[in-house]
Amino acid sequence: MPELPEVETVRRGLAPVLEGATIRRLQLRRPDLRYPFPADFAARVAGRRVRSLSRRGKYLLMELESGPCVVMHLGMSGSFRIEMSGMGGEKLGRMYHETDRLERHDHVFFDICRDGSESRVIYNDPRRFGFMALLSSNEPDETSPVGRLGLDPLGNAMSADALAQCFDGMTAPLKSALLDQRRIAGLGNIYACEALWQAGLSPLRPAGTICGPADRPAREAAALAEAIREVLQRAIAAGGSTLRDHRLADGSLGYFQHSFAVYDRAGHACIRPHCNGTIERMRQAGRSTFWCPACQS
DNA sequence: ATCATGACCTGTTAGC
DNA sequence: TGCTAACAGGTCATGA
Repeated sequence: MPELPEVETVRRGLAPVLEGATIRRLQLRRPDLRYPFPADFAARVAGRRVRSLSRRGKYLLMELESGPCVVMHLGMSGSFRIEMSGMGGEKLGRMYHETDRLERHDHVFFDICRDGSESRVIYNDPRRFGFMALLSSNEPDETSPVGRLGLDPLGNAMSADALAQCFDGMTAPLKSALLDQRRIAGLGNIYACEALWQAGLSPLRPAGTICGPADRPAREAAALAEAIREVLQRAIAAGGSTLRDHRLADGSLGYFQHSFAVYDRAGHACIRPHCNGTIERMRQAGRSTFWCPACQS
């Protein structure tokens, strides 16, 4: 599911429920996801209040009052849903059983209480590529992946110069460069393809070639920086892209998939005005790249 | 160091 | 209908 816009959509859905809530109990239904859960995970989280839910790249950070920060990554197939305690079972006029609404691949339950009402935030992840970790608040931790994340593509720091600098000297193709979270934090396969199309740049171009030299100043870096920002903002506004299971907190679907220019559109006509090209699919670093060879160079 | 590849795990879909 | 292969939104360890 989740690249930056989907993770941001998840964050916006969970924040009103989690922020200010107390985590009464944390239940793990298996010992690991992609990695083992942290030692004493449940004990270190239970009883604490959530100060904030923020995002860095594709990571969610749940900061606890006088406690550690819970770092969460959704991998390929992770999702959260919120369930109010009580409802279902009471409606049916019988006792509510915990197992009633258990779904396949539910791995973590956060039982929370906020303003006197109880609810449960459930993490579900069929492929288990997601993970959760704890970050002690005192150490910034340059050794963790979160600490090594690159440019925030929506922040002010994301300028043509910054982009040119972080791609300078790279011989790897632009597409791979955009997927490197240590350079830019948040793009995945879909939005990397979309941003390159929007900027009119070939995914095959060695990344370092958009930075100069003198004859071609940072014009292309500026176009790419703008395209990245623009495509991510439009996707967030649409609630992300729903290919299989991404949902907003209220259960509705993201709809940015209807706005794809290239992703999963191989064989279709390029939609750029005055371009007669056809979208193609190729393999780069083991992943599908969709692009228009006619207008991306 | 930089880059490409395969591995991780489950589910869905296209093709025979 | 059933089987198989290929593919999927991400990241990491490996080896060239």
